[in-house]
Amino acid sequence: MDLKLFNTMGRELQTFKPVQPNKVGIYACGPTVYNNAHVGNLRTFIMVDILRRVMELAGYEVKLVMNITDVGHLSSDADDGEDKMEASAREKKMTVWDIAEYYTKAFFDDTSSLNIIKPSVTCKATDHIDSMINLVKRLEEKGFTYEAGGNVYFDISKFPDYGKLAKLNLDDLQAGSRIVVDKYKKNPHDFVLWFTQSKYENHAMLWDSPWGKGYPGWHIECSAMSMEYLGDTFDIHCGGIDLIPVHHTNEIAQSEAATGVKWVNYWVHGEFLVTPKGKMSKSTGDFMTIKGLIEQGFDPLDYRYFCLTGHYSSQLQFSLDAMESAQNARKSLMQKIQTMREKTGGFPQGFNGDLSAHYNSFVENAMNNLNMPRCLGDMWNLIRDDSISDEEKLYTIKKMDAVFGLSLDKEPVKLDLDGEIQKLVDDRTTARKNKDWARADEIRDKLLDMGIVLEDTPQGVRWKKK
RNA sequence: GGCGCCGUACCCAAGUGGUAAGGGAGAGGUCUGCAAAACCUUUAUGCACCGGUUCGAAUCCGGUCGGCGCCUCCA
Repeated sequence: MDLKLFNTMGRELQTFKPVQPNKVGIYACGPTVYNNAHVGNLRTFIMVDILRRVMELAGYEVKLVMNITDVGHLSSDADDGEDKMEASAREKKMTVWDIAEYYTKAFFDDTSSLNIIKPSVTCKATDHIDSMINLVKRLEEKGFTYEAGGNVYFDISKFPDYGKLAKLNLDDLQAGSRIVVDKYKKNPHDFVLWFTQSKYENHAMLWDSPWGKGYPGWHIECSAMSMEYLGDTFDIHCGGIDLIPVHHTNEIAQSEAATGVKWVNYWVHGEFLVTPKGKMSKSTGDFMTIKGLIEQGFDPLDYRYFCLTGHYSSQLQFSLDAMESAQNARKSLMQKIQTMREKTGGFPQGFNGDLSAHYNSFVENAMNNLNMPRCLGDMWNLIRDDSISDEEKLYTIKKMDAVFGLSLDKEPVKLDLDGEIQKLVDDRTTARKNKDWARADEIRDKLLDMGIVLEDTPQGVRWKKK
């Protein structure tokens, strides 16, 4: 079956054709590690994770490369503002290097709590400065650059297709409508490849280069590292939708100018997580983190489930109500699975015969531009279908979960009831046998206060944490 | 000013020409000593509004209203 993806380049649904048979190379723009990621950032990484899992479902061997932006990026324009990482470091009295490491770890803690599979290659920008310098040199040799005011700029007038991805119409853009244009630029859309001039003093991250001591421009790391690990032309580049007009546009220009060949075949962009006030962002203070969700009583996987209920290419409305709805749905899902595995003795190792139409529909929907909301619907329809045995359901669910990544086969946490609680449960069972309902209900209420919920099933009493 | 997206039930959300997936919440019921859980049933003659194209439109076209994003680093 063909896998179809919406390619931002061309803005249409296209059948995926790999550069190399049965293999797929994916580059994902990773985090800038100067702060905790918020759940909006994380939505994009869940999307990338779904993409790689669907690729695996389709039988491809996946090589996923993700960068860690640990070189400080400016908080505003080139001639203004300070390094985000330095600002953060000063606040926390740590060196920039410490803080990068700290937030890199925090990022991977978040992603692993969301069941996001680690990329095949994770590359730090600061480990690849030489590659970036070499790339800038190549651009310089080919005449795509100029030096001004101490910095090396990319000259977009030398690259005819500039802005194609974003469908930019350079004449109509109000350059500088919100910021002051760098006076050294020949064209407002030219961008810096290498900085030696920085407005702020004592920049902590500096490297020697042919143009002087300095640091790389914002976009060069992704071009340098993606080509280093995936080759001059690779299959898929993904990231958030906000990266289209500037970051990815500039990456394409510098990459293709350097190699002279097409750089990326498919561009996949994830839409924003939004709140009633607009997009979730750190700068407005209107954001939520994984830690925050946990404090609100959610499991990170509730958030993953929530993300799967919306299509990656559409904005998704974040709210605590929506989170609660996802939490309830996931709880109920786990409960149904638990009931089935208790009845059948667990997930079967294999299954003889063809799987139901629900599974076929699931695969079709996954292959159709990663339509997870539909896939989730397929799973619910499967669970509800009386004509299918519990064994087949469990087997199918496990296969589906390879894409969902919801740990649906996870054993529920067995509570170690301490002696006192166990005694209460036993007392209640005795009371019920003697039809002493008042006593039984009294014990049930007491346990509820202790956070233990009881369920009476034909197989006996079952308990779980509230 | 330019580019782009969106408006589907109480809430979240699929569906982009063939007669409205799924989940949550609510309601009714079965079961149960009662609860809980589970299971069943139920909730949009209509998809912002007004026109048009079509045998047929939530889906295509034009317009109106409303919301949002980008043009600055941003997932």
